[in-house]
Amino acid sequence: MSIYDTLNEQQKKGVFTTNGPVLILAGAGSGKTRVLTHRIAYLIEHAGVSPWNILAITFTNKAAGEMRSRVDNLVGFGSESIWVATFHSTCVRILRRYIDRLGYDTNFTIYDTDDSKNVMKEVCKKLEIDTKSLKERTILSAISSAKDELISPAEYERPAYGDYMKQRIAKAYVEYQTLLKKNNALDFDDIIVKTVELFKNNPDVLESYQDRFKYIMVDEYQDTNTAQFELIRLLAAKNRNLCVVGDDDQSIYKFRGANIRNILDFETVYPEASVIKLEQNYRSTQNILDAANAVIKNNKGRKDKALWTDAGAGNMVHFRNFEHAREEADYIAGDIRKKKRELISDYKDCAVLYRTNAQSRLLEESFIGLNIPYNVVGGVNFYARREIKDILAYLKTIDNGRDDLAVRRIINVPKRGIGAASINRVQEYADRNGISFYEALGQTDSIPSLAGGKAAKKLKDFVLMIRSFRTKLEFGTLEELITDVIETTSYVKELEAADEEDANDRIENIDELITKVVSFEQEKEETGEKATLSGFLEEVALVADIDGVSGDDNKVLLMTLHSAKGLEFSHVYLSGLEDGVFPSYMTINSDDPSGLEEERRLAYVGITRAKEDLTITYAKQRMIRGETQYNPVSRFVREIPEELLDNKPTSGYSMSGAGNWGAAAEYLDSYKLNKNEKSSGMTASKPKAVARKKETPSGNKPYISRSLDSLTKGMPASLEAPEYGKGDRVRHIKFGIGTVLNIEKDTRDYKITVDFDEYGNKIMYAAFAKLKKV
DNA sequence: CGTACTAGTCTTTTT
DNA sequence: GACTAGTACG
Repeated sequence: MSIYDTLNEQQKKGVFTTNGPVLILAGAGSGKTRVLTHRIAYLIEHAGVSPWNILAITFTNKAAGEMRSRVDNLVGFGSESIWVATFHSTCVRILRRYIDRLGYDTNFTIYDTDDSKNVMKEVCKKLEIDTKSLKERTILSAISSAKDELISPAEYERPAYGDYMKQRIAKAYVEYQTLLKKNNALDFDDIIVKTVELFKNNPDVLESYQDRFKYIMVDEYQDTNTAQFELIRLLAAKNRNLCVVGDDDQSIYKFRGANIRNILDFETVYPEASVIKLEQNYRSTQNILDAANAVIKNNKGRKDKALWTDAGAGNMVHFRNFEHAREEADYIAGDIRKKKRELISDYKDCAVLYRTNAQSRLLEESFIGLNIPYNVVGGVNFYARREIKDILAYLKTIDNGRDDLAVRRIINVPKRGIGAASINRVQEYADRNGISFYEALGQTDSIPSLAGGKAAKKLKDFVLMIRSFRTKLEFGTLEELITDVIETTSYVKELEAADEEDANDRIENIDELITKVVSFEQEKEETGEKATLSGFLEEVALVADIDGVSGDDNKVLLMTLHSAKGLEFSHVYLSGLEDGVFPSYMTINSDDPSGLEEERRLAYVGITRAKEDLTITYAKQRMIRGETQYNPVSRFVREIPEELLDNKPTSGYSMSGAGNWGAAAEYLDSYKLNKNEKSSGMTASKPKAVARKKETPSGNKPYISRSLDSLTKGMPASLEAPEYGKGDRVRHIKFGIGTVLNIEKDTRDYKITVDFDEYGNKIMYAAFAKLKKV
């Protein structure tokens, strides 16, 4: 009995068709990862292919990691030489070797969206673009779309002739790229674009990779954009052993440039391609599949597919109506608790999906209320937090002094008395001499307006500090470096002293960052690689929200429908099924029906996540961005045959029950195209909002979209009286021994003033100072 | 130079 | 409702 015996006929065909282009159309839950991993095993063990010659590309690190471990289990020997990676990390690895051919340094930095926005701000200032009428984000997304389509600044400029707006964007595009290059930085899109550029301009480099990657596999092919398509096309051009796996019905990243034509036209580009359809679903019950099929069949221009299953009909799809989104959240939390109590399911078998991240808030409140453990995937990215970005900016500065953005971010963080005036003088000097900001910092003596002054001394100190960090980096570990940065800059100390409400959270985040550095080093040590600073920064830049999720914790998962793609759960809750929320307001009002089709595919993805039990919920009334909206039941629910549902949706658009004019008026308002016309009467006034914020004790504040494991950690600050009193000698983990000068009861905690023997007076909160009486 | 407050914006989805 | 950038002030 071989490992291939458990595959069905179609899956076998996918595994055994090893040569030439192969398109595998894999419906939801049809075992595509199994096919991919078995195919890799087959290539190595039966087709005589060296693991070294295999490339498998995915979209997320999580998917890559899963594929890697599943292949490890199948293949006895040599699986570590298979290149399994995401598009972005693959390209970064190639660029780290060859990007000097494009005039960048190989230790380039990767900019996230935040960084890009800061660059664009500079661009706009320089080009005197009025950011009121043309927003940075608008320009950036235009540039991003251009890059997705491999349109260079020069190419963008040509057809822009005559269109003033486009001309401005074209100018900004040129300037933006110049600035990025000056900073030796790439944005997300550049990572792909520059690799394609590298291959096109350097046939020798391309050929070396073509010879290496004789067999290429691409997962989630329906989500590739034109740049990614081109990258793959180039790599596969010589050997043409390209196997792509995807499902056009699950293409949900058009907004990110995904081109559904890549999968629909595969056979046109590769006429000799074998096409294999996987239609047997191993995940869901028939009722769930029927619901999914009923929804998706309303889309036009899709490849014909008919999913079927051996599993029985199963439960009916549950549908629940609610007056208010709060009731919806309470119901979901309560239902999960009930299932847990009745041993129908455990927490980790349940997932709650929603269209927008903001919807997680109410759900979190309900989960906290019922003491149900949960994780929120996504929301505010861990690496986007201020304190994390600050520390990373130090590391970036140490790694790549040409990254002006990073240097300027931290030059006065924590405060060291370097103000805007000094910074501007340095910048002017740098611009005039065509050098980087950091380089200019080392030449303060040549800057007349600064030389000899107080500021010059501070700037010099900064440069000296960075230099000493660099020495540290040469001789020590990354862990030593990061702790040294935090110590030397007194970053954590300043946070503690700043007496901010969320200082505790921030310090925890920094600790978590240190943990990540440590585990990065351990990981590298295990694989025998060198743990470089660039390597760490790169890994950090390329993580996706979903990457950190593991099924190990027994917690309910809350996430957007987008994040849920590729996952499966026994019990799935699809919340907020309202026209205006899902499908979103934007797509309903658009003339272009393709947006609505994409939303429908998203609904299809959501429904097919469920293995045995699917609950769909609707709330008539919901607060969105501070405004109450009244929405009808989602059209997607109405596309599901009523006999599959255990409750009938309230009929269409009727407003039964909402018998008041204000509500009706607002309902209409929410359908107006121009948001600015909305009545102001219903909107909460600003002062009120501020006042409320102050009343709310921080301890009761729901923990919103925080990094995954910090969610469960001690939320309210302890209000127990400290074990020490005035005059006692105490020990602090960082500041050592000191004398307590004062203890003051604050609204939420005890404020302790300590005179440390070595560090002097510090004011800190008892809850996180963790002082010990000595 | 640093702060405290205000006004405006926002998100639909993310590598 | 939450966040942020910008500004007026000390």
